[in-house]
Amino acid sequence: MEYLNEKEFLIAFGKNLRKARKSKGFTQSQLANDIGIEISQISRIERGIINTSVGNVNAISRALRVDIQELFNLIKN
Amino acid sequence: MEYLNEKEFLIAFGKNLRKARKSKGFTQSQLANDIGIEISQISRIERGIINTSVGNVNAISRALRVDIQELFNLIKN
DNA sequence: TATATTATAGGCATATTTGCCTATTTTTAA
DNA sequence: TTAAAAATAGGCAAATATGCCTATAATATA
Repeated sequence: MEYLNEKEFLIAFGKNLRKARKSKGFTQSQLANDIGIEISQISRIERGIINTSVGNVNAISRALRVDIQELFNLIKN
Repeated sequence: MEYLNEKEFLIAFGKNLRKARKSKGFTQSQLANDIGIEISQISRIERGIINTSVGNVNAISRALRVDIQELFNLIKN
């Protein structure tokens, strides 16, 4: 499998996040509140619109209690 | 162990990156060239000055061939 | 269906990152 | 110890992310 370009990566990352968030029973709003960022940002991250910070990713993985690796897994869905 | 605040996290992340980069025999310049960003940014990331993007982190882990998890490992050194 | 909840869309001002640059300091190797 | 290589420091403009906001669309539930 070819490497993904940055845009493709961000979309894959967003899909992984959405899947993880739902599997943990969080709404975007709950996740945003837990880590202290805007709900609109969660929406944009999940849709691959923005390239968020490593700090936010760390906070997200802690809040959801998912492995970082799971969010970076570049599996085609 | 307590959770790290964002500043502490960025410093730990930077240390992990530096360790990984050196263990793979890369200079900051080589790494920067490989992923297409500025060497000054690598320096700032390693020193915990900036909160770089998830896209850059992905590119770094690919260039160095290290697991994402390794960069996020919050071990005290 | 209709009502509430959840998610998307986008504008705008502010904050932060990034690239480009020069200079200086630190580390490595001869 | 000296020279070369590597890393740090910081200024500045441009690009991008973020917070705050309102409105709309989509989804779930009564």
